[in-house]
Amino acid sequence: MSSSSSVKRACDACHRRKVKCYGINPCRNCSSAQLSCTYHAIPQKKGPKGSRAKVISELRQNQQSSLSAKTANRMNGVQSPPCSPTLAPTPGLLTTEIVKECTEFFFANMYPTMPILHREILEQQALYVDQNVDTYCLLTAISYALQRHRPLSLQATINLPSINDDPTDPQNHHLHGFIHLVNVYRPFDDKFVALWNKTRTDCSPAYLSSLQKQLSEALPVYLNTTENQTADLRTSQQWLRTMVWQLSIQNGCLSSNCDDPSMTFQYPVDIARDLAQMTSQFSHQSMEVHGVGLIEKLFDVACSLTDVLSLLPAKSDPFTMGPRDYLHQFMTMLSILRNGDHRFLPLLLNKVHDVLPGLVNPMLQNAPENPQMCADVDLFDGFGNTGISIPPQNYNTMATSGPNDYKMAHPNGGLAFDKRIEELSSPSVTGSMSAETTPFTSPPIMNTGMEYQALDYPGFHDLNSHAHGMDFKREFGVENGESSFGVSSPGGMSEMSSGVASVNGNGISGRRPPIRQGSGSSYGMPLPRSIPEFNHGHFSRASTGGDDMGVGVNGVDLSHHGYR
DNA sequence: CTTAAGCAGTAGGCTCCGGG
DNA sequence: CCCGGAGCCTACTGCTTAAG
Repeated sequence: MSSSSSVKRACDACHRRKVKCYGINPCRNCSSAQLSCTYHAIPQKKGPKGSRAKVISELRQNQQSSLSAKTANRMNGVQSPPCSPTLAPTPGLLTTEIVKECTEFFFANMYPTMPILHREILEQQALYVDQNVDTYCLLTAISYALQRHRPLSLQATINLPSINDDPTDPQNHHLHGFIHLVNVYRPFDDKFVALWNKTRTDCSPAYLSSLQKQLSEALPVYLNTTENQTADLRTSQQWLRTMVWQLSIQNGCLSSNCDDPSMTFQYPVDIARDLAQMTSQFSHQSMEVHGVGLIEKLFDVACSLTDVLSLLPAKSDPFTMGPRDYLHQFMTMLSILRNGDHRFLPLLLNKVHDVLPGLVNPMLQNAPENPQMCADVDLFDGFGNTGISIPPQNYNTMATSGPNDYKMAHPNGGLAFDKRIEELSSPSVTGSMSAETTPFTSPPIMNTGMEYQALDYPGFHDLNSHAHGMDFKREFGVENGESSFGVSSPGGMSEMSSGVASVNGNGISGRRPPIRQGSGSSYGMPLPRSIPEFNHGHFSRASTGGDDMGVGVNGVDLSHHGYR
C-alpha cells in the first residue's frame, strides 16, 4: 500500500524485507537490525516490455475459456469446478468415468470415420492419465470434441491405411469404411483446390467430368460398413458432387444439351434426389454423430438445389416427388438434426426467400427473432409450385440485364432457361461482372456475428402435406422400411427427372462471391460466428494458398500422405 | 498527406500493510 | 520475520487530432 509518507525509494534492506523505509540513511529498520543501509539496487526500467495489451488479452482468453468450461459443464448437468488459475490440469476435472464414457462413445460412433486412435493403447494410458500429459491433452481434446460437437483436429501423419495394417487391432474391421472415405476424397488434390480457390484457371470440362465419374464410382452400391459410416460416406459423396458441379458452373462448363448429366444445370436436382433418398434410410443418430460437418454438407447441397429451383417448371404431376419436395426434406433435416441447433436453417430459408421471393412469406426475414414464425411459412403455393411468376427482387442488379430482361427469361418471354443460365454463367459474361454479381449465389443475408436461438422448423404446408413436427423416420419414410422417394442408385449419377430441364425459369438472382468465405457454405454466405470456421469436414475456400492446402476428411489432412 | 503533440490506456516496478 | 498482494507510480504505446 502506498501512503502519502511513502519514500521515493526504499533502501536495499527494506526493499528486500518489504517493510516501510523512512528514507534516511541509515533508516530506522537498518539501524535496529544493525545493517548497513545501502541503495545499491539498480531500479528496473518501468513500463511495458513486450507487446502491449498482452496481459489484458490473456485475461480475456482465460475468462472465455472459463466461460466455455462452465457452459459445457452446465450442459451436462455437472457443477462447474473452480477454475484453475494455472495451466496445470485441475484434479478431478476429467474423471475416470468421463474418460471411459468418452472412449466408449468415440469407438462406438466416431472411430469408423476417424480411426486415429488405438483403443488398447488409449485405455492403457488412460489409467495413468494424470502422469501422461500428452494423453491427458488428447483425452481432453476428445471430450471437448464430443461435448462441443467438433471434429478432432489431429493431423494424420500416416500412409494410406490398409485392412492389414495392424492385425491385432480389434477395431480393424472399421477400416473398410475409412478406406472408402479416403477413396471418396482421393480425387480432390491440389489442382482441384487451386481451381476452387481460383489460383489456377486451367479448368477443363474433361477434368470436371472425370472428377464426377471418379466420385460416382468411388463407392460400391452395397457398403459393408456401419450405418454411421454409410451416412457419412454417402453424404460426403453427394456433397463433393455438388462442389464439383459448382466449380463447373463457375468455369462456364455447363451446357443444356450435354450428354454428361453432371455437366448440365439439372445436376443439383439429381444430387439432391439421391441424397434425399439416401438420408431417408439413415437414423437420426447416425447422422448427428458426424456433427456440424454433415449438416453443412446437407446445407451446401440444398443451396445448389435452391439455385436451380427457380429455373425449374412446376411439376405437372402433383403426386410425385419433385425438386421442391427434396428442398423441403433438407429443410426439415436442417431443422431437426443436432437437437435444434440449426443455425443453417435460417440461412437456407433466407436463400430460398432471396432466390425465390415468391415462395416465402416476407416476414420470414425475421425468422431468427421469431422462431414460431417458421410454422407459418408457406413455402409453396399448395400445388408444389413455387412463385415462378414473381421476378426475383434483385434480378435487376445483374450487370448484363436490365429490369425488363426478366420478361425475356420468363416462360412466356420465350428464352430457354438453360440458354439463359449459359448466358449468365459463361465466362464472357461473368468476366464483366464483379464477383459479387456472379449468378448462382446468395447475397450476404445476415451479419456474421449473428447468433440464432433454437429455431423450430416444423415444416411448411405443401402439396405433400408433411405434418408439422413429424417423427424423423416417419417424415423420411423409414418407419415402414421404405423410402417415399424414387429409387436411384446410391452414389451414382441418376437419370434426370422428366421435363425439368425444359424451357422455363425466371432468371437467376443473387450474387456469388467466387471464393468460399471461410465457412461451411459454398456460397460465401457469412455464417454465424458461432459456427466454427475451422475443422469443417471439408476444406475452406478462404485460403489463398491452394498449392499447399490439404484436402481433409473430418479435419484429417490426407493430401500429403499419398491420398492424391 | 505527413508529422508531431496530446491523450488515454496499459504494463510493470515499486512501496509497504498486514496476515501467518 | 516472511512474504502475498493491494495500491500507487511511471514509462511506454498506440490512437486521435491539429498543424504544416
